[in-house]
Amino acid sequence: MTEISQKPEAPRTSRSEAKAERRLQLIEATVDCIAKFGLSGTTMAKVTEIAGVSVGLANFHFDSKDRLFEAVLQHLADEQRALWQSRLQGRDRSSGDLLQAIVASRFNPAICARRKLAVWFAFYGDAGARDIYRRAVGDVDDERLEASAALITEMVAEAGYPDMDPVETVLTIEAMWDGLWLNMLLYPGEFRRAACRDRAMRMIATLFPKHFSASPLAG
Amino acid sequence: MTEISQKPEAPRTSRSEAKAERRLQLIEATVDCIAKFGLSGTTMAKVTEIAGVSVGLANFHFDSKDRLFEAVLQHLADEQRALWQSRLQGRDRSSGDLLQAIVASRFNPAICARRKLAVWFAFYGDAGARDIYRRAVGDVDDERLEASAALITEMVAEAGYPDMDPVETVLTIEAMWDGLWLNMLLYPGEFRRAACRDRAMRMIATLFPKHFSASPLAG
DNA sequence: GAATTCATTGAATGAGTAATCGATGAATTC
DNA sequence: GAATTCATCGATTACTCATTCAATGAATTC
Repeated sequence: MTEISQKPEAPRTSRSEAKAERRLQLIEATVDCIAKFGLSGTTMAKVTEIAGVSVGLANFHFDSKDRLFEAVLQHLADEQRALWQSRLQGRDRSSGDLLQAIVASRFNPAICARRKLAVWFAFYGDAGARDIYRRAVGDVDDERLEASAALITEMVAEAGYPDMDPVETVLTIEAMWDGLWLNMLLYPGEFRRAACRDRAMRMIATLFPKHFSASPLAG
Repeated sequence: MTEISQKPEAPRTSRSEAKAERRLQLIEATVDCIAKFGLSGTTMAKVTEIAGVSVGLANFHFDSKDRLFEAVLQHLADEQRALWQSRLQGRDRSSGDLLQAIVASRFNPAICARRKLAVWFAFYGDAGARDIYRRAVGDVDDERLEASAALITEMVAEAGYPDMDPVETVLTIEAMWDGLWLNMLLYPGEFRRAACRDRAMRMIATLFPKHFSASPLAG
């Protein structure tokens, strides 16, 4: 008993684990910094101050500011994908349920926390940073879009909505989601998460009356 | 003939006219700079280089970088308001026509030119610049929102869409418009202006079948 | 337990940055 | 046409930023 797992495993908090933690800590600090000061106001000095470490350490772990930003986006994108993929498990559920699950994960509290919305739109909005965004995230967007499109194609086939183009519909719905996110970022007081989620669902219910019974855009 | 309009009017390009032109020139240069380099990459040096004037001149006309930014937003907001207000003239037209006119002006080529979209989202996305945005634009957004809401209230009264809340509907539609704008900015190749405008109109036609005959979200 | 690798520090470096201001000449006024 | 106001320039100033690097001590290896 005492001999087992002595050498092969490293100590509980091995160097590599500690390293991963530090990276995460710096990533979180960067998220907070961007949310508070904007992309242009985010400096290595401020990020490291928030994280409570020295400036040198950030460069040690990420080589450069750009790479730190890349890691931030990667982290947020991974988190997002992980959530909606986990919520799409359970193949016994109906297509309507699954679409509802996608909406729910898009408006999940962890995903669209204000500080994270701020990061997304910071990168959307900055011409210089847009490249970083596309490089780091790029196809995660497409992935979710395709999943939704497949689902809607299924729904159209099931209930036969006349003349509805699934891809067109997905693009319109996704645009609405983005717009609601922007509202939450700009006017957090007036646009609350749950209300926006419901708004999104009501629109979908209007588009797919045979799958959802909710009244169309009622208050 | 020769004596008229000698003194009372200043020479054709008076100092004040020239001044206004210079200001406009600097504003346009700033728009281009933000579109090309992002807010964080926009420096007074780059702006004035684009405009072809000295650094000192920009500060002479605008006092500071923040005030220059404020003027840029003010300029874009004025332009936007001027357009949709002019398109809402002609009180003989139906409510449906008027709503369509609002959509058309939102997706007017001059209004949602890429370089201008870039500016809007640059300010949306930057926590520091968001204050400048709210101060400069703020109620232009509300104004348009109220106009749309009034229109939709009218349409609901006319045709009696059961359980439709006008304000809810307006918020959802406006969100969709913002989202389509974001798409045009991020993926200009795939999301063209006219296609997004049509997408927006088709969604509206689906919501108001009694006012518009277009088939719901067809391709 | 000595040698080596690794994580961390913070001062130093050098490349920008916004904003200032005295100088210059053109337009305007009287 | 002299005096004055105005628009313009660009060198200068004082500051901020990302990144580097030698030094330090802890963890790991042998």
